[in-house]
Amino acid sequence: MSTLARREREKRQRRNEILEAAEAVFSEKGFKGTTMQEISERVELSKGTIYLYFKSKEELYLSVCVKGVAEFGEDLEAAARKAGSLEEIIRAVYMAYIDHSLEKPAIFRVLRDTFIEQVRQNLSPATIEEISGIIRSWLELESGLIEEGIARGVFRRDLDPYGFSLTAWRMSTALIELALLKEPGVAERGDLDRYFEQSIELLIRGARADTKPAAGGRQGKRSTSSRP
Amino acid sequence: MSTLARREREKRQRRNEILEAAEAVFSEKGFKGTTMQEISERVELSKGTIYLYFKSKEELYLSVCVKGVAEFGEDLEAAARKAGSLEEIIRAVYMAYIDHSLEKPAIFRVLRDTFIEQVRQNLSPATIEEISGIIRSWLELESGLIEEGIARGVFRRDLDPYGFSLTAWRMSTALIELALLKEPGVAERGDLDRYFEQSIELLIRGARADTKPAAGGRQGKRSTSSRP
Amino acid sequence: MSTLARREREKRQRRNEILEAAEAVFSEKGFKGTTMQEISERVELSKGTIYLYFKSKEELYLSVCVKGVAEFGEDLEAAARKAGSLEEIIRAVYMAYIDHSLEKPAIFRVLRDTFIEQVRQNLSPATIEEISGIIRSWLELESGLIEEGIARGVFRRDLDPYGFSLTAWRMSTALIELALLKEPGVAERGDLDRYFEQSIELLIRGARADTKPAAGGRQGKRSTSSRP
Amino acid sequence: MSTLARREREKRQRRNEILEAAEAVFSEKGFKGTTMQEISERVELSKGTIYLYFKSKEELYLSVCVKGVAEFGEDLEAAARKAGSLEEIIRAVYMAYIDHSLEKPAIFRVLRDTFIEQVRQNLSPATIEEISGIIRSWLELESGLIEEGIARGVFRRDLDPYGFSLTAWRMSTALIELALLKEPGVAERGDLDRYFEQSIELLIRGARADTKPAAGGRQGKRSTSSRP
DNA sequence: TATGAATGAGCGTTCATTCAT
DNA sequence: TATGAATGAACGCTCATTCAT
Repeated sequence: MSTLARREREKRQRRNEILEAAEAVFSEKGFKGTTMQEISERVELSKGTIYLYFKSKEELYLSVCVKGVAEFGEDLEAAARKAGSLEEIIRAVYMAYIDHSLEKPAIFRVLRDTFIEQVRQNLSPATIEEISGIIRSWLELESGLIEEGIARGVFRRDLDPYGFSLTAWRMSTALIELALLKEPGVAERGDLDRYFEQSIELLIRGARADTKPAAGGRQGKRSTSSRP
Repeated sequence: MSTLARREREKRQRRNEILEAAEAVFSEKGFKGTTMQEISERVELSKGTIYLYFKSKEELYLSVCVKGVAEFGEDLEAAARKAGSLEEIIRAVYMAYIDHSLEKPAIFRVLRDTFIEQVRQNLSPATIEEISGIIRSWLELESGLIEEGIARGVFRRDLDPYGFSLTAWRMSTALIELALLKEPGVAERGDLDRYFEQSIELLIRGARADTKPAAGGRQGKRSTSSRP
Repeated sequence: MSTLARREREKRQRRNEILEAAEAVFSEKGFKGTTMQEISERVELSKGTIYLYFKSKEELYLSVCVKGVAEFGEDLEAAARKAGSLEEIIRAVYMAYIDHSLEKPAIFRVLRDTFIEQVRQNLSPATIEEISGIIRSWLELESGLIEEGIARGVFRRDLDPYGFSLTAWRMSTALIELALLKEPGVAERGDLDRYFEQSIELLIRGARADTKPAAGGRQGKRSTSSRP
Repeated sequence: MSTLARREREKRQRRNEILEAAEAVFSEKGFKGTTMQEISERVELSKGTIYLYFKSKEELYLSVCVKGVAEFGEDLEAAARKAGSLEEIIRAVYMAYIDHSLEKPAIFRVLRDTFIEQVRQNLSPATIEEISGIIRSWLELESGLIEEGIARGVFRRDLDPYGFSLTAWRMSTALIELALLKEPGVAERGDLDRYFEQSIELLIRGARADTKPAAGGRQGKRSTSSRP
């Protein structure tokens, strides 16, 4: 019995070791650029052994994502449970996303890749849907905060809550991307810290109930579905 | 004489046809995911023929970059020269970026790739610097508009103009990325159109002089330079 | 334990099988003319498998060289240790060279290639020097025999011992080359056997102390260093 | 009419220019290593044009050989017609072969390649037979001199005249090969000059009627036809 | 006659995956 | 369970040859 338990434990541990090695390599080289050989060398296991735990390169990639998303989730939920005003909570969640990403760039990169078409082509729809579902649930979590803000009259009535969350997520993602470059090229490393703060400030201020509409708005002239 | 001229013209045309096919495939599959075979099938030429015009896959990729970036720049500058209020111009530039990207996703992706560490490995430092320089000049162009807005009292005095431009650029980039996915997964295609509009609206409103600071701001606790 | 040993043995064996197949094909077709495909078909392994044992076509070729040269040397030294008169020993070494070459044409060709400018381009200077060194030591070995012959008054005093060895080596090399042609074209196969015997007979007789100088000798009019 | 003549002349000239370029490249790179591209660049004609004059790479190679053989032939025949004793004539022919080879190494190399199995495989039997035929006729020419020597009692009765010529040809070929190396490795450049002289001296002395048989001769134990 | 664009078979090499041990 | 040898399809690229102009 305890033997079985130990076996089980060891098995899970092995699995985890593989996941960590894979995370590192996928993050560095991308999906296509990563070879099972390199992962296997990093965990010091044979290629064949990896296939005992994951039935394909893709499944391994998916598992890395799922693991990463789970780690992220705890941080974000903790931030959302913090005491404070609504705006403080929103900001805290946003900052938690940035902090976690900067601390674990490998996970950030792997998750980000999942939203790049080129990488997606190597993934099955099921994989994509699984990851998308988790991200969606985060966005809905934050969406709920915005809705509460609208209900309390803090935010504009015409604000799209889900759209706000999505925008905040994408904005931070793209800024983090820049911060993770060895040679940002378009911004100083130090400036980026301020930009993180300023960017969420912009969004929150812009969502406030007391702002006036921007001039010269377009009315849906363009459509994303017009793409070939 | 005219024969030579026509030959020259046809040669250039062929080269262009190859570039267009390559642009399409690189955009869909990325550098690693693209095969010379697929490009050749798309132009309906043999693989060998492509090598008459470009001496390697890498050179072909770089040529796609160079061609696209120039086109892009023209669109943005045209938008910046439009008549209208400052806010209208800022919005116009922003929308030009989005429109061009949705129409020429290949070029968009090439530009975006320049800011993804993994993909940089396929690019020469010279190319990276060239593209970074162009992006930087775009950001400075828009920065100038913001500064003018601050001077006129339209925007907050504590707003960082370059940071604003950078944020707007990164935000739109990440949203476009989402819009270019075959299966966005986290948003409906139609909703994204509204999000584009809402996102720039948020930034512009947030930049206004008459907004109050958001509550609970952090003071530089975090630092991007703490990364390994 | 014995499992490991057997594995190791089998691995070495595989490696050897590949080397033998490669030796055969390189010998027949030369470096450029040989394809990994053909080698793989000969060992009845896939192309990929070969790359598990040798990391490139070049490394495979060099491994063939190193293996063969050692075997060759043993034969020659054995011949030099045989009992008999000086002339008999010289003849034995000469014949050992021919016999070994005809039996292992691949190795012969590898050695010969080392002295063909065009083929040298595929070899590293280190490899060339290594093989040259081995040949040189063979020539010095035989040179010693000649010197002894001169000392004993069997051979002419004005004979250059190293030159004699070199001449014998080159002469046999070029005759073997002819014998290895599928279609000699300039000689019958059976005749070549006699020519081998006659050629060494000519050299030995020509070296004897009791011959008179040939008439009409030239005095260094020509110079090999006049080449561009 | 004179127009036709000029055309004919120009055509022949073009053909010759191509042959010269091909000779140079074949000599440097060997048959397989030579590309039609490189030849065409050397003559400053298009690849297509070469195919107007020669219907394949092989035919071009053959033509280079035939041209080379013809050039050689004149020198050799001139040497054979010289006044002097039989031995002097034999030596003169031998030296003419060496001198010509050192002066025109390109031709020497191309001809030599034709007697290397690896190169032969790329040639049709007809090509090989054509070249072999010419070489054979040279050997028969010299053979005649030897027979005359035997008849006059200068050379041994048991000497095989054709074998002697063949041996002399192969011996000189292999020594020239060494002299043409950038880094002979096994002999000093200056020494080779003496070796040329000594080598033919050895053969001629060895052929003399007044020498005694070498001790320890083998009796056809080995056979070149035992090869696979 | 001369061109050079175009071809396509074939090259050396890589790598996700399988399977006997 | 763990291995690592083996596979074979696919990759980027080359080059002798053809053919419309």
